[in-house]
Amino acid sequence: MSETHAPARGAATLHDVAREAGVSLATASRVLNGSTRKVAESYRERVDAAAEKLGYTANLSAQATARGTSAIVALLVADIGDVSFGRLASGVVRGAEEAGFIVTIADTGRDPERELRLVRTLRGQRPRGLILGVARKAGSDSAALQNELTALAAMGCHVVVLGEGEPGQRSISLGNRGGAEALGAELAELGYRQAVVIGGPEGLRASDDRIGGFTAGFTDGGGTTAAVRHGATTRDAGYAVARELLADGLAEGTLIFGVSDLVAAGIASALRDAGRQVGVDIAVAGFDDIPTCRDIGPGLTTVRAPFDDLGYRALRAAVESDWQHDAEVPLALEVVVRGSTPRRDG
Amino acid sequence: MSETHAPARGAATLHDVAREAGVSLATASRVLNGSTRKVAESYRERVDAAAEKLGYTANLSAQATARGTSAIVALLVADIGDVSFGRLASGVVRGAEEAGFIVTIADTGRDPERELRLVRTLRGQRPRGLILGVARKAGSDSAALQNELTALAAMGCHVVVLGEGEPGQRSISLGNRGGAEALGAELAELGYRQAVVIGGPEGLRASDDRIGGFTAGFTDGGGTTAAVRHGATTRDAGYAVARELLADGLAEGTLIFGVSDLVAAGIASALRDAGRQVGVDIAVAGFDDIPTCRDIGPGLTTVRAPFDDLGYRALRAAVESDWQHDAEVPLALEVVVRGSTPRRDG
DNA sequence: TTGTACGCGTTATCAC
DNA sequence: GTGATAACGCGTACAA
Repeated sequence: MSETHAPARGAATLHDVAREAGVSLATASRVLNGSTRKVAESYRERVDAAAEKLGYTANLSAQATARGTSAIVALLVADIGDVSFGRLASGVVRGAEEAGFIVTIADTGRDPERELRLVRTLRGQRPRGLILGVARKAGSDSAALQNELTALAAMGCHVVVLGEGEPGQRSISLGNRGGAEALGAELAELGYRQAVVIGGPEGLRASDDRIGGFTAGFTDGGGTTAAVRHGATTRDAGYAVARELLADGLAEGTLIFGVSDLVAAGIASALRDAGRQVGVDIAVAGFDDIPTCRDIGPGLTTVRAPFDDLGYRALRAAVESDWQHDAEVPLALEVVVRGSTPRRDG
Repeated sequence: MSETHAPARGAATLHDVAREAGVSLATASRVLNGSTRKVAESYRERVDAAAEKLGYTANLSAQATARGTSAIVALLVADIGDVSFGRLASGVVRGAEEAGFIVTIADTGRDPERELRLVRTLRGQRPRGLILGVARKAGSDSAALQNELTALAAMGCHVVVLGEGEPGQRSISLGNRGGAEALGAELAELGYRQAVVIGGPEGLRASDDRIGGFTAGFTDGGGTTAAVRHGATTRDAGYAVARELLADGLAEGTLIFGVSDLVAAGIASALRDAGRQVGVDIAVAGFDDIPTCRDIGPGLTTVRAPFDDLGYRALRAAVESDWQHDAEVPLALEVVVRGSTPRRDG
């Protein structure tokens, strides 16, 4: 038997494997990790056996320092507890596994200050890519953040921002505007003529795009958007604003569009609590197609937003060495009509 | 002025900073990264200035190799797209930021084979902790996985499993059983006497615990659990099984408990589609308290499960050097009664 | 094809 | 207090 050289503590190192197999460090490295160089079959077997026996797994940190580049993609999101971001992360992680990358995740809690701090921290990982899934407000990108991002880019990190990016930046967008436009058009076609929109805070890109798209589609179809209210993008905000709307008086047959399903869910509850019937009395539509859409009221009409696909693509964009925006085909958003917006006669 | 030694490409290194500040590597290291050693104020200032000027950020990989230990916690979940796991991740990430750790995430897709592969991969990171948020089936832990875990533990990685762990393992559980028991008791108190349970696949710990807890609490309160049906833990499964139940005939005043809110949401829709009225005709209760609970039917009675707290605690358990199970106080699960289970007279 | 030796960026142990 | 210098675990010219 071979001598006792079991790694007293800690994991087996490449050195251990080489010794156990009776080969040089270099040879062991070549067989265990991808190298173009060839190594004799007999050696290969011995090394593999030794690695297996010792339970060797390459130390990724050491590999990263040696190679000068890591197999890490950092994901920064506004709120990982949010369903949509969860699905986004799901797509990112799926892509990462395929591509052999590791995903690190951080959460800004929608706080720009924290975002900046986190991006700084992330730089330490020397990630190959950074996916910025943060709710962006128009023109709110601080210079400091931009500096960080260009610094990141300078060290070879592919920064991909979700939504519209600056020119020259890798970016990929969900298609909020187009999806909402299709929704507006469809609802106009269904016979709705009066709509009210409950959106997120003014300036929030995703919200603004959805509002703009919906209004365009609905107007083109012959409808009129009577009002746009701004609030938080939450269920409670939807509920609260809807109650205000009801207090102000809301004509029967009016359609309320909430910029997200969560908002729409709040709206539906507000209507119900006020004794109005969703769908027959007042119509409601949302955006996202969260899992419980079918179970809200008579079923919530919405737009299916493929956040997982978005995440998957973002990862590809973060990982590929060359990437061109133009090659991207738009994601497929699908209008899903349910009971909350039945066809209107008339 | 100092010479031109701008790092041609890539990030500034500690070496660069030291040279720019005109001090030694060691000194630069001491001021920039935590060291107990003191360094003169004048030097400290110069180093800080140089670091700032060069935009220095420590290379974490290099730090990890040098220190022999990383500041990484790996999170392995069954499905990050699931709301509950999203909230879990949220808590983990929050704790990690506090503790100065980085979180890497991977997704098993509920596939044991993939789980094993991923744990192997994760070993490469030499993480300080590993959080296993995977849906566990009783007795399904393969020997191979156990081996991996002990290997991990041997290299100093704190493995913390969510749910009931093996003795000697760090584990922390949500309290499914207790929560469900409280729910059962509360519903019995509200006057319900007949219940049917729609659970997940047989053997799934979380599901079994909830079923067992509910039955115990309900029975103790004077109720009877007429039947337990097993299926997937999904909305569609809830819907399908509920339809079967209806086809078989369901007495008015019966209560249906779905082991998760998603299942319960499906149940509620099945009832509605069959012309039954949730709450007045048949009662429904769930578990988790997902965001749209209030907007499903007349509001879904459920148990608020603090997944984010669970995640936060899991991170603490993964990070702390010594940790004892006994010190953990149970998480606070709260029964939330809503319209889907009004008080029954009689 | 195989092995030697140096470098990656950082920490830590020593002398000074 | 400060600065050389040897690790850390691994990749990879380069030489053999």
